[in-house]
Amino acid sequence: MDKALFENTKTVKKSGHLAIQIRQRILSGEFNPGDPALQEKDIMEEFHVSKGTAREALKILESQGLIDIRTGPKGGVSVTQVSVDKANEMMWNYFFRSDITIKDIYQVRKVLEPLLAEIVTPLLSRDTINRLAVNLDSLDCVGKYESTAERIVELDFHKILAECCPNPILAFFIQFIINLLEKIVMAQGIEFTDESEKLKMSGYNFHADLLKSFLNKDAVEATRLMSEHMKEAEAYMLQFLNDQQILKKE
Amino acid sequence: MDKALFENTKTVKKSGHLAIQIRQRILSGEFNPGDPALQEKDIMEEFHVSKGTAREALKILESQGLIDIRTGPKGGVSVTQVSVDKANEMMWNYFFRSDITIKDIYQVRKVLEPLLAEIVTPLLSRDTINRLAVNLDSLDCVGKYESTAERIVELDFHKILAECCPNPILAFFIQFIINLLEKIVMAQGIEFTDESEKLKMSGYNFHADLLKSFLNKDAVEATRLMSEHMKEAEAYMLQFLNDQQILKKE
DNA sequence: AGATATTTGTTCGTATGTATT
DNA sequence: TAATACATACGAACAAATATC
Repeated sequence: MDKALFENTKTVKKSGHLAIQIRQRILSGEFNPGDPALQEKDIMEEFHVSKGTAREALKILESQGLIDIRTGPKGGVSVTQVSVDKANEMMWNYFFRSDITIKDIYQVRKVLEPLLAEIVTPLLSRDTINRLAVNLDSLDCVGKYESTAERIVELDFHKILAECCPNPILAFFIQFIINLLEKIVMAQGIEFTDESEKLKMSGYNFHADLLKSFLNKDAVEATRLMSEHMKEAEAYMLQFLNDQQILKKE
Repeated sequence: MDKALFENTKTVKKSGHLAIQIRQRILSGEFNPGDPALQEKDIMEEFHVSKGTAREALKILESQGLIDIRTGPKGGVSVTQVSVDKANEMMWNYFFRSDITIKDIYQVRKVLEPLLAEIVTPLLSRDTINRLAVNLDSLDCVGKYESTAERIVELDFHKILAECCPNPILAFFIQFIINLLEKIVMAQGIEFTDESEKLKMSGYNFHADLLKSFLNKDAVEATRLMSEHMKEAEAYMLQFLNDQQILKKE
């Protein structure tokens, strides 16, 4: 018989079971962010478990971003909204062994970013457009030999758009992909070359044109521009990273 | 001053810090699935922490699907690959408070499923095509008054395709969306009506045509069919669920 | 600003449960 | 079956953090 590597009969132990029970109650809407904090003691009494067991369960939920634990008076366990960062962290647990290539990323990004542009164009507030304009300026200002920083600023432009997306799924998917690209850029760095200069100008010009189409509320044009932008971005990234460049480590 | 709701200065406690350290080492590739198991005792000694602290950290990593803990001789801590189910569970922690509508889901699904069809058409093995054919048969056989079961079987067709996708990101995104749809179908149920009969036939016919285009390795046709399929599927789902139908509870 | 009360954080000893040999 | 090796759970004591007065 093989090692039980793929067995599914895992008997959930007490602390794990407790974590599952509490998670269910959180998911069912019984507790909400802002509610008065529960306490370790309450959990121990309600579920008839020892302090250690209760703590293990709570630490599990805390690590998943579902609750917040504070010491001191008025402290205890309070339910929180899971943050995008935490969700991305959990996703990376799943993906970090995968051989993700630039092509994989852009295969998806090329369809999602244009869709995002189309959706948000009529929705962008004056304030958001200002933020995009500020971002465009700082992209221009970043020191010429700071290619990595330039890429991060450029990705921020797309993050701002994602934050305005009323479709939670699309918003998260795009944020996740941007997060991946940030990991790549931070890990590998982008050396300064003639090509990276072209990359910068291409990105800058597209962002400038996108901004105009946002101002004009021209969703069709924004979609088209974003589509072109993604194609060029992929081409430039492939030059630097030789495709087959694979994501490893954090 | 507001409540420190958005503070980021959260001091990570010992057990949490230990979990982060061990996670880093797992992500860096130091440990791999199949390696001999570590033991609680090893962790305690290496990091100079007590049993309780070590256990909290290990329970955290176990709950995230990164490790497996077994009792008994040869037991201990072994590193595992995070499962799709676990990743979906973590995603649901993030999304369960969001107001996700059918339109949100299909806005994304309408661009991703056709892309998937295009990618996998040249890659489908004889074996996979057989599995799809079997699925098509069982869709036909499911009892006429089992509309919910029908939807689950139909979604399985798309799951099989996703499993063949060499792009890990696209594969996961689609599996996640299918998982959401399963939650909806299971939670709300789909009553049997004349409309649900149409839904069934529409789905069946599209799956049958898709199968043909897969056999012919006709990626263009498969893409087109999938695109049409998604439009109809959305329309039918909207009839049942009145749009604005929102996902709540597990 | 400092003392205090409250609540979580960490440790240890012990006993029990469980899987392998 | 018994012995062994490992995790699991409990309880009590003490340490650290923090809100409030």
